[in-house]
Amino acid sequence: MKTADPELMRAMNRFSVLDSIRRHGPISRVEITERTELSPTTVSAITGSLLDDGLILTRHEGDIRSESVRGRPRVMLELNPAAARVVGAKIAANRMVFVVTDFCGSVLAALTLPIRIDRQPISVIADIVEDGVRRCVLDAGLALSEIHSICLGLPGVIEHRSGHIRSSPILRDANVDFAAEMSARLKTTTIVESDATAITLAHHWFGQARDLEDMVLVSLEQTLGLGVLHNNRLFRGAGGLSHNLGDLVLGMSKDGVMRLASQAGENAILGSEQADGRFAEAVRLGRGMAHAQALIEADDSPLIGAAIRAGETIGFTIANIVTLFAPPRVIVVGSSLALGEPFLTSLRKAYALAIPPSLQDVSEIVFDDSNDDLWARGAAAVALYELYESPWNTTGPAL
Amino acid sequence: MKTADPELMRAMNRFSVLDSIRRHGPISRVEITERTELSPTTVSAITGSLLDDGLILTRHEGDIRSESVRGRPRVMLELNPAAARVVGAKIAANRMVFVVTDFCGSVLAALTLPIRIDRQPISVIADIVEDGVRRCVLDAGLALSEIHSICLGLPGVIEHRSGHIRSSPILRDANVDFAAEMSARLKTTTIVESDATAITLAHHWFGQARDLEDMVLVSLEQTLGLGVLHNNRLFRGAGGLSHNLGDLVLGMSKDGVMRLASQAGENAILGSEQADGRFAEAVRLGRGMAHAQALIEADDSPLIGAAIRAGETIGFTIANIVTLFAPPRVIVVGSSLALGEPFLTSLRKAYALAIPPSLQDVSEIVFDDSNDDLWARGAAAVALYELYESPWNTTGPAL
DNA sequence: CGATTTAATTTGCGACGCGTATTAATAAGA
DNA sequence: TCTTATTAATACGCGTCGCAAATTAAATCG
Repeated sequence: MKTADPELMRAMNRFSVLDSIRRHGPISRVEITERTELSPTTVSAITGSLLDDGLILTRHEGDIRSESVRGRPRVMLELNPAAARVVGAKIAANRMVFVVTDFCGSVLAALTLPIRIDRQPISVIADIVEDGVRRCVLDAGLALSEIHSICLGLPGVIEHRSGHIRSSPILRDANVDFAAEMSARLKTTTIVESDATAITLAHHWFGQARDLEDMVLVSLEQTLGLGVLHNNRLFRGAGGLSHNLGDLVLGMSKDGVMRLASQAGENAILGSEQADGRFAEAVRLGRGMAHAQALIEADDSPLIGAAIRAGETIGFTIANIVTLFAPPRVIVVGSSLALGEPFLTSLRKAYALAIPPSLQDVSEIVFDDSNDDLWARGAAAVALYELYESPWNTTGPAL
Repeated sequence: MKTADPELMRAMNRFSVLDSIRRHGPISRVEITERTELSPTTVSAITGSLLDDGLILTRHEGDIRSESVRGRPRVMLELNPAAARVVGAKIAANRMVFVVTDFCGSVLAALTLPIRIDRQPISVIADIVEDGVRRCVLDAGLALSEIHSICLGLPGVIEHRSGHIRSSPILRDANVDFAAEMSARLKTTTIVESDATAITLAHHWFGQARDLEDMVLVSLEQTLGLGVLHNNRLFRGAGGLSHNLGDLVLGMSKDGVMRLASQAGENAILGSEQADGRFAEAVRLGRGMAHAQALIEADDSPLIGAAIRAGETIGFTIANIVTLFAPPRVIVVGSSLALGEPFLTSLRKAYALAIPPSLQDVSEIVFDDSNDDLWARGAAAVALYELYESPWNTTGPAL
C-alpha cells in the first residue's frame, strides 16, 4: 500500500487546489477555501507555490461581484495556459485526429488525417502517427521539445499502465508496446489510452459530465467502448486494463459466440447494406455513417431494421452497465448516433424495458455527438491529468 | 474532495499497519516496516498507540527464525481478539446464518436458522433477524452491549452507504431502510451489505483471495451476485450501490426481456424438474440442490440439460465480467456449484470460448464451495473493516 | 564476560495544516 | 478628504506527522 507521508498529503491538496482552479475558471482563494475545505492558510501557501512554479496566474479584473461589495476585492486565479503543452490524438480505423493543447486543455492546433490505417503493420502506423504529431506541433508554432507529453487514444484493449496495446481492431499485431515505441520515436513521454476512456475524461472536463463525479460513457464507433468515471477518477480494470464493450458476449450457438460488436458495431449495421457497391465504397472510406443517414432519411427499410436491432442491443447492454456501475448519468457518443431516430428510439425503449425496476431512477441517458476534436482533446486531458497529479515541483515549500 | 490533513495521514498509516498485522499473523515490527515501507520510527509509534488502545497484543514466543539467529529477538504483534466483537449474518430465502466473531474475525458462535422467509413482510423478517442476532450473541456468552456492530448480508440491490435495500428477491417490500430499522431494534450500529460483497471480503481475508488486491467473485445461489475487489478495497457502484448479476439482460424478445436470473438462477435450473412432487417440496425447503445433485448422479437427463445450459450462460457472463474488470482471479461460489461436473464443465467451456483472445491469460477461474458460515463471516468482516478504518481513538499521539 | 548482531526506541529535524492575529485593499459614510 | 467598516490574503506560532541518525535493549557467539 502507498505510504502516507507529508509529501503525499501535500500532493493531494495541491492537486485538489489545482483541480478547483481548472474546473471553476478564474476563482479566488476564498472560494477555493470553501470548495476544498482547506484552511485559508493552506490555500494561500499552495497557490503561492503554484504561482512560483508558473502553473497559475493572477487576474485582478474578473471579480464578478465587484459592484457594491465592500471589502478588499478578490484576486482571481486561473491556470497559466503556457505552463505546459501536450498532444492528444484519436486514432481510428479511417482517420487520425491530433490536437495540441495548452495547460488548460484549450486547443492550439488541430490536424485531421483521413487515412485508412486499418490493420496495417505497426511500423506503418507508428510512422503516420509520428508524422501527425510532428506536423500538428509545428502547426501550433511549437517545437516538439516544448511538448510535455503525448497521449494517444485508440480503440481496443489497452493496458494503460504499461503502455501496451493488447489488441486493437485497427492493428494487425497484438500486444505491442506502443507507448515505448512512440516515446522513443518522438523523444517525448507518450502514453496510450483507450479512446473511450479519453472521451470520458473529455466529458468530465469539458462536456456533459462536468458536474458529476460518477459517470459512465458508451462509445459507439467502429469499435464499442466503455469509459467509467468513479469518484472523480477514471476507473480502469485491474492492472489498468481498459474495457472493450465490443467483446461482450450476448449469447452462444453451435457456431460459436455472438459478440456485441457483431450485432451493434458500425460494420455490422452497415454490413447489412453491402450489396450496394457505392455504399460499400463509402463505408471503406469512412463515410459510411453519412451515407447511412441519407439512406435512413429516404426510408431504406433494411437499414432501418438493422438500426433498430442495433439500438435494441445497445439499449439493454447499457442497462447491464448501469446494473453494474449505477452511474447517475450515461453518456452515449460515437458515429452510430448518426443513425438517428429509429436507432435512438429503439435504444431508449430497450433500455427502459431492461433496466431493473429498482434502478429505474438511478441513471439518465444522454446522447452527445461532439466531433472528433473532443476525442483528441480528451486524450490531451489524460496527459494533463497525469501532469496535474504530479506537478513537477511536487516538493516545494515555497522557499 | 477529501482534504488531506495530518489526521488522514495518520489514519492511513494506522490502517496500513493494522492491516499488516491482521493479514500476516503474528508479525514483528521490522517486518511491518518492510511490508508497509514505513520507517521503523513510524511503525514503532503506531504500534505503540495500537497497544495502548488494546487493539493488538505482543507475543514473545513465536519468532520462527529464533534458532541460531544472533541479535535481539523480534517481538511479535498480533490482533487482540478481545478488542471488539461483531455480528455477521447471511440472510437467504430459506435460511439465516449468524456468527459472532472477535476482532480477528474468528467465529465465537454460529447459529443457523433454517427458516423460509421468502417474501415475508419486512416486520416479520426483522423480528426473525433480531431474534437470531440476540440468540447468537447469547450463545457466544456475550451481551448485546458488548457487540460493536452488526453487518447483515442479503441478496439484491443494496445501497450500502445509506443502509437501504432497494430491492431484494427475499423481500416483499422495496426500498426499505433496513439498517435504520435494525439499528433501532438492536440499539447497535447495523449495516447492510450485499451478500456477494460480504463473501468477497471473506475470500479476501480468509479464503482464496488473500494474496490478491484485485479480484471478482460471482455467487450463484437463488440470487446471482457479484462482488468486486479493486485495489484492496471493495468496489461498489456509484453511490455505494451493489451489483446484482441476476438482473443482467441476455436478450430481448417480443414478450419482454430475458434476464440472467431466469436462465441460470437456482430456481430456473431446478424449475425444469418441478413436475416431481417430492422434488418441488425439497426445493421449497431449501434442499433443492442436494436433491438435484443426487438426480444428476443418477443421470437425470432433463436436469443435466438444464445444468449445462445454465453453466454455459454463467460461463460467458463471467467472460463479460472479466472483459469489464480484468481481475486476475474469478472466484465462483454458491449452492449451484453442487450441480457438479456437467455444470462446471459447460461453464468452463463457455468461458474459454467467450473470453476475448487478448484477455485469455488475464484471469483464472476458481470454484469454492465453502459453507454458509463463511458468508456470515464475510459480513462480520465488512463490519470489522469499517472498524479498522477508523479505530476509535483515531486521534492518539501516544500520550 | 565482552564483542557482535539485530530489534526497537529516542532524539532532533523539516514539512505540513490549522487557528489566530495581522496586514492589505477596497467601499461607504461623515 | 478622512475615517470606518468590511472582506481578502498573509504571517506567526502551535501541534502532529514521518523520517534519518543515534541510542538503548536483548539476545548469541567466542
